[in-house]
Amino acid sequence: MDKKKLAKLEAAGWKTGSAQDFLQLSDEEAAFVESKVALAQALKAFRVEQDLSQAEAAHLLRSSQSRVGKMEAADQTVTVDLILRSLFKLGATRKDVADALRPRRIAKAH
Amino acid sequence: MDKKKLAKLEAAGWKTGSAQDFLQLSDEEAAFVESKVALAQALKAFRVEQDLSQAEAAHLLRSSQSRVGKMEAADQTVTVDLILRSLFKLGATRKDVADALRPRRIAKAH
DNA sequence: TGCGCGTATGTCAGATCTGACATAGAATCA
DNA sequence: TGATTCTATGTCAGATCTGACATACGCGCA
Repeated sequence: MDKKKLAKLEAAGWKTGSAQDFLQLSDEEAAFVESKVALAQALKAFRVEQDLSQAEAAHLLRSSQSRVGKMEAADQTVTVDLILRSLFKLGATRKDVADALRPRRIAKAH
Repeated sequence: MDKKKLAKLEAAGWKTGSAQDFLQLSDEEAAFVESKVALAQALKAFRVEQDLSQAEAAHLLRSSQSRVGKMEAADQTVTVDLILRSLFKLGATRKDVADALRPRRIAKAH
């Protein structure tokens, strides 16, 4: 499995635990990727909340549909800077961002 | 005044309100810069807490003293990605990062 | 004063990211 | 089925960032 696919898997709903379970990822890299994915998901949530397509959001962000898609997928070729700026442009507040980053409790195994 | 100096001013203790008071900065740019400055300050706090010089921290981060200095100054040539990764490498958790980002209440004018 | 230590800042070659484009996949509708 | 809409993904030229280096600044100490 390719390390580069991690973000995609995570975003696709592979929330069974954390990134490290699949790959040998250092603690700090895992924390970074998880943070990025959390922000990417928040971005998608903000966009969907406002009933925008990726193309429409791209117009607002002065970017392109493909880049918005990559942001939401937490693609390797996208920086946290871009995701953060986009969140704020879509109306997110610092509190929203902080909340998105705060680690969520994992559901206890039954 | 140069827009590029903003982060530096902020980091240097110009906390009298927000960035927008000085410059015409869009809401979203202001939020972004303030977030970056907050992370930069957190990074410095983590380093100082561990009694490290910028050069020592740079060694741990596999970077250079000058870049660490720029990170802490929230310099324009430094990305949030780099600051975030550095925070995690110095032992910060996602919660630490979320807390650093959460906007602090401004002290009420007497 | 000069020395040592830590920090700040300008510069640059090589690395990485960005918007844009092209194209493919998936879902809905008639 | 084809048409439409939305999303996913590969590529690339130009823009931006990175580590490293050089150098300057500030401060305490002998």
